[in-house]
Amino acid sequence: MKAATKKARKGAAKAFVEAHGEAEAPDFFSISDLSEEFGVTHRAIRFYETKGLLSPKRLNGARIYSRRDRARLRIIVRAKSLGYTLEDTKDYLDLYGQQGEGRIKQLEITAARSAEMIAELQAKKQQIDEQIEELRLINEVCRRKITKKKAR
Amino acid sequence: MKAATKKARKGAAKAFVEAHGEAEAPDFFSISDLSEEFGVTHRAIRFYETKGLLSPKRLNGARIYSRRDRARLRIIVRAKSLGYTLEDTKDYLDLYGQQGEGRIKQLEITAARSAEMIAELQAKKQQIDEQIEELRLINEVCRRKITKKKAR
DNA sequence: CGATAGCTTTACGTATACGTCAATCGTATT
DNA sequence: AATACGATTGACGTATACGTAAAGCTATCG
Repeated sequence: MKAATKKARKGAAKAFVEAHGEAEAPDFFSISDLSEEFGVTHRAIRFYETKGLLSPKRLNGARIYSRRDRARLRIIVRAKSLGYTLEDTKDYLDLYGQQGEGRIKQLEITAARSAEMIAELQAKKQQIDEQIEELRLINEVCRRKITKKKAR
Repeated sequence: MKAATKKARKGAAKAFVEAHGEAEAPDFFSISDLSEEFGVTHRAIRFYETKGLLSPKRLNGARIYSRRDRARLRIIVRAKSLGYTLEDTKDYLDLYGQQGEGRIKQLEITAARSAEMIAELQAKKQQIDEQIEELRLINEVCRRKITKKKAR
């Protein structure tokens, strides 16, 4: 159904993408594909590019996104929903991009940074649990009062 | 030590606060108290007030924060770190403020809203876990490469 | 070959969340 | 009384993260 509705699509990126396998996990994506998949606007995706978070290939000017680009966008969207700025996320992506290279010094830095971020995220989970606890209380109080009022 | 360093403090709010028990859990707080405790600026706290998230009492113009105000600020700060806007947080605080009152209709709405928010927060925890998983991978790859290089 | 669809850049506008003066006022110490 | 400290209210400025036209290129359809 997805391929059928795409029949009428045009543009350089589209043509290129559709010529490279349509099956299950495409190798390339247009900006509209990613826009739909992650629920972000074209404008936002381009904005992330100007901020250095993405750098897709081009074809006649049109942007072609690889799987790696797509993975990066997934991370961006996720990080944003967790309250991180694009600047934060850029740092993360930098470390995510070169997780294997460099000499010992660089590897140690990356290991340390990732450990820090894990700790930070776990603290965030803690915060969420606290918030959930408060909400559970509110919920229970309401439900109790409702049953009491209904039993009247 | 805290009380000692506070010796030189002045201002209406301060005087009022210090006259009302300094022991462990004060009943009232100055803007500086809350600013220090939660790591937010005076400016931010006043801004939250203009947005209707806080509404402290006054004494000669100076703001006096109750425990309830303090609890609300705690929630604001926490929600912010989790990526919620002040608008989102205001909605939450509204529901948090009146968790007991209203007739059945209102209680049911509050119960439903709190359940929704719990689900949303759990989804957020899920996102965090995914992010943590990626970071663990990066971390392990780095550490393995480090030990390999050092064994060389 | 003209229309249409989809993509592009450029530029200015907007919403959120404060920061940064500047002026002022009350309280407290010298 | 003078000075200093802490707080207050505007008013304007700034950073982040996009939104919104406007105008143009390019490929495909009819």
